[in-house]
Amino acid sequence: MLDMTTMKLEKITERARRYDDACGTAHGLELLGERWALLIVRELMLGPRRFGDLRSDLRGLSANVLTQRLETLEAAGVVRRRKLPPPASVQVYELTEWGYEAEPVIQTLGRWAARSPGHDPQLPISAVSIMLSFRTMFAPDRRPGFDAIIGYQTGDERRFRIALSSDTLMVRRVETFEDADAILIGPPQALAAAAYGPGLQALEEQGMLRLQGSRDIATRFLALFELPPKADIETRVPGLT
Amino acid sequence: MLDMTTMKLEKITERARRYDDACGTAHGLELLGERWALLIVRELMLGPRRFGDLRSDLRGLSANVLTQRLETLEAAGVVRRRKLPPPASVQVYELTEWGYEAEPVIQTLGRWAARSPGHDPQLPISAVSIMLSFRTMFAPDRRPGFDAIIGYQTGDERRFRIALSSDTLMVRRVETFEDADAILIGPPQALAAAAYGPGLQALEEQGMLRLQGSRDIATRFLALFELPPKADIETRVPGLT
DNA sequence: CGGCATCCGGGAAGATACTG
DNA sequence: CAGTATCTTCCCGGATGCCG
Repeated sequence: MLDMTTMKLEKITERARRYDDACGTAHGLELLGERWALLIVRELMLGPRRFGDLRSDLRGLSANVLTQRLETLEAAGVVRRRKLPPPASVQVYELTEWGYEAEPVIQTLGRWAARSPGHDPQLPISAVSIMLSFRTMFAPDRRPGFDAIIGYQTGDERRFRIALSSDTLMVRRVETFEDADAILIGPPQALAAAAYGPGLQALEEQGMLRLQGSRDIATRFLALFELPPKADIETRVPGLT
Repeated sequence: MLDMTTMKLEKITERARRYDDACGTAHGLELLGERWALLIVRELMLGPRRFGDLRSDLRGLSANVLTQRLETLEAAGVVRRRKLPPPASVQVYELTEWGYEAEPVIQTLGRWAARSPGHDPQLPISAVSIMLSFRTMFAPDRRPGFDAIIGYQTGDERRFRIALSSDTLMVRRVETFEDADAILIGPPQALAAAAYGPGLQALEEQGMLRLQGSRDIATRFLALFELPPKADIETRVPGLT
């Protein structure tokens, strides 16, 4: 207790194990390669979150590990902690500008791994994950050809607004839906199943997902997304030494 | 020895710690997120390598960890082990087709991390790393506007051929240089310094790098690459909740 | 309750030595 | 050269408790 300063210094000096490699990838692994680190960044990708939010979003992540990751990420300049002004006066964690630029890392890894034979899309998923997966999977050929605002509301009252135009998809958190053409309400896993699995109607019938507004817009929106085909592991690559 | 089967089964059953998360990114971390795994994939990215090659390319990686990573990567379908036909009869490790598709993961992470204030490009680097960094950094605006074949030879007789045209850059390992306009010879770190640091002339004067063939081509080639600017960590992102 | 420290058990990483 | 065996160290994850 008396020796607060020394303790802090030890913490900061205590650097992650290095790879001793000039390659940018190796340095990236020093920054984001520790267990949970990249997933914490993922959860911050759509705006600031509180300590407890992160804990509940990332099941299996214990408090002490979260504390340590946030310290490391902050020291690296990826995350910043901020105190919201009164009366909220809560502390939140947010990405720095450079931290937000890590989204392509998350997307590229996710797109590649979705082709893994071992990938199970049935597992639980966070709201941010699906929103990011929409961003990730939007790029492909099948462009909407229509404009729309879709709302998504989780069980615990978090709301996301997806603005769709003929060639862009923008996602952000909102407090209220103002202009949504269609609103989907339900746990993230249900939305995932509606987009990538059994489809909207099946999920509604199971009582997992609720729709407000245009069914046509919602259906056409959900049809935009598709998981990439599984990789064929047997094929050998020709022509490489 | 008698119980080979049981041992194999244990090995395969022994699964990496999971995240229990349907997000593709989380699954990607289960596949490539363990320490050293992605760097092993990187070293295989330009063709098969032997166990000992990998050990010497990745300083600090011990044999038992390498063994275990290769097993895990093989079980995941990222890596395949192959016995070269006699008289070579050596065992090599190579990526599966899907494994080769992980290159964007390496590139994206590397490009992002190169902007880190903590990134030190002076550290040792492997030959494959630089070749991949050329591929990674080629995309930007400054297109060559000329065609050329550049050769690179490491200290230990490994040779890479870089084919440059007005809008593509192709790298592959070769046994001999047949048609190179310019050949650079020296340790990987020297080539890195020539491209991203002090430049060709300085490295030649230090006796670290040797040039054969067209100096003009070599100079123009090396001028194509540049590290991205460091990130500004202080700036706050506006407009996010 | 949010944030953080401490203690502990299990397991992964690292170094070294050893074997075919 | 290609791994295996063993030992030590340290990280991860869970539980608990302190303090604002």
